[in-house]
Amino acid sequence: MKPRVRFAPSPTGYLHIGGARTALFNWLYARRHGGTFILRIEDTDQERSTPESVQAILTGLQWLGIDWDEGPGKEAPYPPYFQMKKLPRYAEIAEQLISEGKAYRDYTTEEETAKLRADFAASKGLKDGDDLRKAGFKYSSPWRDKPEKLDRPHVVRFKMKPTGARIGFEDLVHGRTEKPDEDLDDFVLLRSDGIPLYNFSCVVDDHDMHITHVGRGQEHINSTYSQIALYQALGWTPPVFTHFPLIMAVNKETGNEEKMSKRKHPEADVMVHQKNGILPHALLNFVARIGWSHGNDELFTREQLVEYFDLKDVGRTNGVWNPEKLIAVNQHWIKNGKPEELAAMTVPFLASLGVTVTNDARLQLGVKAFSTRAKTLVEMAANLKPYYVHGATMDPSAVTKFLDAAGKDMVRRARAKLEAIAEWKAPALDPIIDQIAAETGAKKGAIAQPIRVACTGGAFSPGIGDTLELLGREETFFRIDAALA
RNA sequence: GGCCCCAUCGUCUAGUGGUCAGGACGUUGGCCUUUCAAGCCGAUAACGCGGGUUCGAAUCCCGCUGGGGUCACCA
Repeated sequence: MKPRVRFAPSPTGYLHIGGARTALFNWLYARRHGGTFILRIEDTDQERSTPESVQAILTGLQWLGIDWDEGPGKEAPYPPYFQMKKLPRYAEIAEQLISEGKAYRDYTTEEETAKLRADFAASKGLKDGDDLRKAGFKYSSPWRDKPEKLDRPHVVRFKMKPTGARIGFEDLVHGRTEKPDEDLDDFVLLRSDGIPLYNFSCVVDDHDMHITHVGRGQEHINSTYSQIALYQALGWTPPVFTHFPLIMAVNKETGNEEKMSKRKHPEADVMVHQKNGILPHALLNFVARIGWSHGNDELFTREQLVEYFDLKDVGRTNGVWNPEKLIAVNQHWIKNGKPEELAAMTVPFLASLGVTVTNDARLQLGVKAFSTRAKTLVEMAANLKPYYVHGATMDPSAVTKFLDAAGKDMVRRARAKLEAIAEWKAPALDPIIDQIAAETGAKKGAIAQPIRVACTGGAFSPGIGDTLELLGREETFFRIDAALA
């Protein structure tokens, strides 16, 4: 049977790095096995869900190249893919559970619940900031065994019936995972406004959508037990679960490692990496390696990722976000990328620097020349900009060091030779250094550096041939003459 | 605090009873060189602790310690 997997984000903000990796692992698994990747929007949190967030998530996935077979824009064959659009379905299942005595209506108001907590706190002599959970507070509804149907607001709770046995599941990476079913409580299925809660809608949807494998972060292990209880009550076969290790980040305030969060870690936002000039594939490659491995391999093309990925190779230990390594991976893919693709991605970065360019041969020469000199597209654009403006900005210390009398003499010699160059291409331009070296006996550095400074204003640039070709004949002479003047 | 998950270099990881414990990032020494990069060669650094099982444990079991997660009318 072909696997059917899903990514089910809640649209309460931008696409998170952890979410992106969850999506990636599921997507890879589907692609690897010829299965189906489903995108489902869990928008039942009315407080925090926004249409903008839905769009942000779609945009993020698209930027990463993670496409879905079913979901927003492709609402078949098990619609809808937005949970708020299938409220009647959840109500139907809830009703069924109530009629079977597996769930009950709880008319306790939020005020009453608050009072219960307050009374408990008082009886334990707790202070204001104390955590009731640590003191052992456990909610027990007075309505659990009262089947009356009142015309009053109520939540629907699942009726846990502990047997003293252990409840659990076979996790693909953790193996048998279980706990005593007495530890489970009567969790809420439907809020008083009829909107379902995660543990409920998730189970209903995974069942309705024929999901075969659920892969999600380890923070969901504890909710999985409750979901298993639901599957049992409903008589449904649960999917195969896989819980991925978490992506951690260092909390700069405390110095501790903790689950990467939107609030404390700006890099948790997938799109800030786009802004920072990270290639989408580099981010994918890097993120895939947190919690997953394929022997000693580090660098993967998209095709290799699909070819090699398997859930059984997912690890168990949490991984810490390592920005230096992301940069290294990014640098690798810039270095090994196709010039036309890199150029296309660089255009907007140049635009934001006020440089309007098209993806032409010249730009491609430029990104190629700087591909070993830029770690990000931001650096790439910054490196390229000076070649697209008229005249060079001179670095005083470089001028002092290389454009002295001897240096200028070298530049004059170069200028003379340049005059004779018919085809303004790097292979034709580069040899002038050797020629001048042969004529003067000077070291190449003493020749190339003055030329470099005259043409770029600074002491760093690609090889002289590439540099001059990039500049163009006219601009080269303009800058040389300006430097010699 | 209850429960759950986890434990190899600073970080990401390979390892599945017998390896000099390997790779990558980082740091670092050198080579190359037309600057800066890149590239190449080398160095650096780990099996948390204590018990078992075994001829033999990073690998299996138990305990401890440590880290993380989770305990909502959030997901």
